[in-house]
Amino acid sequence: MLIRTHMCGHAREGHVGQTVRLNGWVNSYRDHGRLIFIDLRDRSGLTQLVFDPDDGAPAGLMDAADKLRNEDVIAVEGRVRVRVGGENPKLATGRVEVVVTALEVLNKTANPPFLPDDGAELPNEELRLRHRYLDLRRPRMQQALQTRHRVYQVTRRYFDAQGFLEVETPVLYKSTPEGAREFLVPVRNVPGTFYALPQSPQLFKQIMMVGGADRYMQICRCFRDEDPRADRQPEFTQIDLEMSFVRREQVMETMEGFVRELFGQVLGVQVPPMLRMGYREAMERYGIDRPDTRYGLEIQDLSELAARTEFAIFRAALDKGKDRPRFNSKRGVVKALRVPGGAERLTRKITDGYSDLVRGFGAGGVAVVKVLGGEGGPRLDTGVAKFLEPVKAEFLSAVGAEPGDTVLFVADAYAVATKAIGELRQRVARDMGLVPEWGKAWNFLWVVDFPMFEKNKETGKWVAMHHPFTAPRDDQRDLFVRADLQDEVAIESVVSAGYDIVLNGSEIAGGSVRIHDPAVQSKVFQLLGLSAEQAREKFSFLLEALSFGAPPHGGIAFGLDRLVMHLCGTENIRDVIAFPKTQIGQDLMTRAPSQVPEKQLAEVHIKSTWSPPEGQR
RNA sequence: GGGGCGGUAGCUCAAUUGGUUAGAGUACCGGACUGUCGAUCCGGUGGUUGCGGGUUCGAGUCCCGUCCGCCUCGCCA
Repeated sequence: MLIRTHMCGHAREGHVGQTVRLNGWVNSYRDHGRLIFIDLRDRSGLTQLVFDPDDGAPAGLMDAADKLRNEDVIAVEGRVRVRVGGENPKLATGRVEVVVTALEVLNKTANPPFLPDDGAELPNEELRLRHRYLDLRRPRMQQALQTRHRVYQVTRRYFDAQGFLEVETPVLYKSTPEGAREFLVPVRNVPGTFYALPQSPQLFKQIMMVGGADRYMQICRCFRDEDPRADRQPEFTQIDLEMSFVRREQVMETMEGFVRELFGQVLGVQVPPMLRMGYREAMERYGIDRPDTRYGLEIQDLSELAARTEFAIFRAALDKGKDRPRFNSKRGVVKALRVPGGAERLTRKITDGYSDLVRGFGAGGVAVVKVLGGEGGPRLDTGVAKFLEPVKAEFLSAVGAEPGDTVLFVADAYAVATKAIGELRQRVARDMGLVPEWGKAWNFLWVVDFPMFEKNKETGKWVAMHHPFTAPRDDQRDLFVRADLQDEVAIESVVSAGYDIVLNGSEIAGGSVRIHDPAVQSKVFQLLGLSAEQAREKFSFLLEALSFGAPPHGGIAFGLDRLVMHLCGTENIRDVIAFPKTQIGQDLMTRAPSQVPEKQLAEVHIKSTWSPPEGQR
């Protein structure tokens, strides 16, 4: 075999006159009969090969070159020269070409179902996933793989320099059925028992702190058996971190440094000091705990004003949870969104769509009013205009509305109205073209001061907003320890020592200072409805560990896949995972998951209850 | 589990109100061609319209079911 001397993408004028050997795939061929051009591709790029009988190519070589097709794998030897036919500015190697004197066909290809060409329209994703090896040859996929590789390297280097220890934790783990649904692994040696795959190595990393590791780092696979989304897969990768002898500040500083290093190294982007925003402020201004601050369009609370209108829907909403304090999830509110220039762009059809959108989040609909210009100053038009007319001046100044604006309202209990209008805000931003394109804005944000607990809507039980090992914020500890577990309002108001990093409206990391005090941990379990026995049964190892001298500790986990998505400018997580899964968790290339023989099931003491539905094979 | 969009040649798509033999580009095969770079020109092969059922004189098109892909709600401590 003609072993290569260079990579295809590296040929430059400096190589002119040299004899080189290249290996790669035929990216395209242009056959002029007595003259043949081949673009040869490897991971590094393309080089043009020329087969010319007047320039060292005997008839046998021309015949062989004549048979080359896209995606054949070849090795060539030849001489580098300045291009005779003029430069191709589209290629990095476009000033030179290789005049081939020897060709070895290493592997003919079957006719590929599609060509790995970024310029062409991509085939449907099903086909790309089935023939992933072809899709991965596309330059864009190669770039994504390289970016991901860079992330691994920068991560290890940064945290190594910061004194973190890379530790592997078990993938065969214990089932702890709170939180996400788990993947189970039946066990051969202990009949009737199962491992679970970890949703995250949370408890191991805490125990590493008790074990004196001081600072822990792992790039680890996590598993959650939940339905995927564009930015979510059932198996995904976290950069998992934990630090001892710290409070919130030290963790945040270290992690901010990492983000700065990462974006600097990979994209050359300077990350300014990150803004911090409390959870409540985020919910008030943006209606979501991961605000996209690349555009304004802030939400306003018009409850007081709305209470003075005769609009029945507002009144009904404001009657909800009247006795509850402000910001309580069940207290009725009226939220408004001023859309500059919306009067013209947001047609009736579009605003009707907004009502459908918010109904999906449990709200009744969107009330609309347009602000129009006129001789006698601004006037209100359409929708709820007549109800607002009596408080018009106050309304206009409260929301800062100007002629040409549309104001959208959502009225409901605080939790419902806030979520609905937060989602609406993002939709409106897209519709109004307010979202900057990729690379134009990098809005990093710490979101802090989350509530410790929230009520599960279905079961009515308290659940930990982050996870049950998150500590209360330092100034909240005594309040929490003394709080009456029956006092809903008090429990809902306890603030945690958690923190998330949000980038352009997407959560890229989340963490917290942990509970290192067994008394606090027990109270959390109690509140979550875990009896002392249950807690001991599930987490005895943790409670025990905490009782043997646990240092104060805290950490965070970055969603590595999402980080790479941001760094690559894609909205599809499958673009940054070499072998991703579909919406029902299949790998279309290997056809996993698959059935297994009865014998194999018997070995692990499993019997399947599944059988094909009636009428199917 | 719910909602939406999609599935027609290897691939990307088209096909009028349900109406003749389901077309085009590309890939592939054959031929021509000495400077292309999405080469060009000529010719050709290629179809279970995802699958199953139904309505109809007639179904790619309408109806029912089902599978698969994508987006999304729920879910994701």
